[in-house]
Amino acid sequence: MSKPTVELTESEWSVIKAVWETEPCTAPAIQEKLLKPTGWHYSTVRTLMDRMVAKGMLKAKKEGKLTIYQSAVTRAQAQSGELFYALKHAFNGALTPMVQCLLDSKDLNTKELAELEAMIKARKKAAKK
Amino acid sequence: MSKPTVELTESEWSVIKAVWETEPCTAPAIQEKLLKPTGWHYSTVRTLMDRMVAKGMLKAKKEGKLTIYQSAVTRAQAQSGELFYALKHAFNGALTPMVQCLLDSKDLNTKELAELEAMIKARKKAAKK
DNA sequence: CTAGATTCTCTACAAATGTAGATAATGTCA
DNA sequence: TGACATTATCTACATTTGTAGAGAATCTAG
Repeated sequence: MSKPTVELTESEWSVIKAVWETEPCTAPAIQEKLLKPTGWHYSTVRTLMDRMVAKGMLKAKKEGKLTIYQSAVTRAQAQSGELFYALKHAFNGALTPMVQCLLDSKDLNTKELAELEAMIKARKKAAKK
Repeated sequence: MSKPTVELTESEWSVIKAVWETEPCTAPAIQEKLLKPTGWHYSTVRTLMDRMVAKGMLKAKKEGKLTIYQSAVTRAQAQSGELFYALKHAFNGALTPMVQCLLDSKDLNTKELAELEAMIKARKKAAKK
């Protein structure tokens, strides 16, 4: 029954990443954290966060006058949402072309290639059961 | 000096895929093609296409009273745009975790795994030069 | 208790996106 | 040449996204 695929905008990614690193947390804390990279004002961050609560990406609870936020989706969920979006739209769901595209365009060193290979091997083993 | 990474919305993906399959083509042709899957009316498709021309995703030229469209980005370009968007936002640019996520969440058969392995091997060979 | 600091609430507003109707221009066949 | 059929043009409007200001509420330290 896992939730119906998450889709985040660029700004939402910034916010949720900060939340993951800090939660439970308040909006001022997140805005301070994001100030450097984004320059966003408090109300900007706050609006973003409240909209994300409405969309079920974050959870908020009131504690006295403070609002405490937490993520409602895990990093893994968000990651696969993004990945499957790409897979579905750009590659019509076909995995191997997607990986091929990765291999073609990125500049990989030997170590990374070895890692990838190891991952596949491990995966094969797991599949074999 | 390849173009500054393409980003397509979901609707734009539908349109450009239809264009790739038909180009050069007219807007009515594309709307007909998309009618079944999307239900979009002519003006919807047309608006989308003209906005895509403005954004440099399509090219249009007038031929008599007809407007002939063609893609201005290749499938490969669009694919890597999408992929790198995901890679950058969801995985902070780290390739192996991204592939790991793929392997974890998709249900892969032995054949696909073998293909992936072969791709990596080939890539290693290429790198070695 | 009161002034400053902190946090919240509400409202706003422009740009982008999704969707389409109304109407005009043109082409074409009888 | 006139009536359809095709296409194009323009305008419109709701929703979502990006960004933020103004002012209210509350806390805190003297």
